[in-house]
Amino acid sequence: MSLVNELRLKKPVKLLAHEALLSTYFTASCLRKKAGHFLQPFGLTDVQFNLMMLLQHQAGPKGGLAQSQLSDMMLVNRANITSLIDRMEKAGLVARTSSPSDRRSNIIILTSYGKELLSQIEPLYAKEVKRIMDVLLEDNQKQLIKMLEKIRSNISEKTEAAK
Amino acid sequence: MSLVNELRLKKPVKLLAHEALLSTYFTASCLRKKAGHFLQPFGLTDVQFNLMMLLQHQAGPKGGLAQSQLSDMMLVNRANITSLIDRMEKAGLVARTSSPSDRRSNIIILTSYGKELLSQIEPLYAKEVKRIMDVLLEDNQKQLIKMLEKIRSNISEKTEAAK
DNA sequence: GAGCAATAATACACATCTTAACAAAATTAA
DNA sequence: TTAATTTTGTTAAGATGTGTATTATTGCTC
Repeated sequence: MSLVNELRLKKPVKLLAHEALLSTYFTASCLRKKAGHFLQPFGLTDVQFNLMMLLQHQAGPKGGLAQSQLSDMMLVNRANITSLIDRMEKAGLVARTSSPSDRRSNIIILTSYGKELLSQIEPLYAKEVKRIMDVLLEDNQKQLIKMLEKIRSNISEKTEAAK
Repeated sequence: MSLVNELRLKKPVKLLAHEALLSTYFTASCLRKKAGHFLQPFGLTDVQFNLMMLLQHQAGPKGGLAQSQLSDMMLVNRANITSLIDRMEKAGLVARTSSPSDRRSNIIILTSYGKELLSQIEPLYAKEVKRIMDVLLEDNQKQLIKMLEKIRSNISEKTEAAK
């Protein structure tokens, strides 16, 4: 079903470039909603899950990532990370630890509960991601990634950090 | 620049399907930020602009769309439209009018100020959308649209209305 | 070393989004 | 027609996002 039908539009989108933009936008929206519903039974939001995935897979050998690193990796404002970590700390998923090298910096780590929960969810999540995206052949997935990369390269404000 | 570099990840994403998903997600995020910055000088957010575009191009001959139609077309919850219209009404961009056929329903119309503002912005916006998306050839844009459509078709919770 | 610019986190105000619960009106079913 | 169901919009609570201002610390420059 086409975008126009899915959104119940009465008239087609006039500009092809605009339709491509809207498609990207609404597909991301659908994927986020799907992720949200998938994660709801585990008491997590998609943003919280993504943050935990970063801590699990992107942290250094000593473990943990600074809030500023997390904001870079999630393309969100630093102010946002503060309240996100507040909520996740309250939920016992992560903990703030102090950095030995920089007293301004908080190093965020997964708690043992956070690790345990993530290890339960991750295989199921990976399976579902594969199910959804494997409607495209591997080559098509690579092509999609390349096309989206081209689009991003053509936008000036790519990252929060680029300010 | 690849996603991994843009997000300053230290390690590659393991699963291709996951990278494709993250690419879609973050590209949409970049596009929204770009739209936000583009619209800021006009005092509009991207969501408000999209709503105005719907009123301009999707409304029937008598003009206007019900809040429920707007929520379908924007893939957002109805509760969201209420506060969105509240703010836009306060800003003088749109107005609530009553439906002759259904006393529950509000028909939203653009004010003359809203129309005037939109007519100023729209050509500039279209030009910028074209500039960004035309990094892809027309055929590639069509292909992108098709691939994203396939992905959406593979997700169950596509729309708010599908509940 | 002193002063100044950059960085890390936080606080605040506000826009957007979700779910859930509700009231009013319309529609369907019995 | 009455009763049950659905639809439309609102409200409230909470999560996520933005920009701006502030504080504490760090790093750079003279």
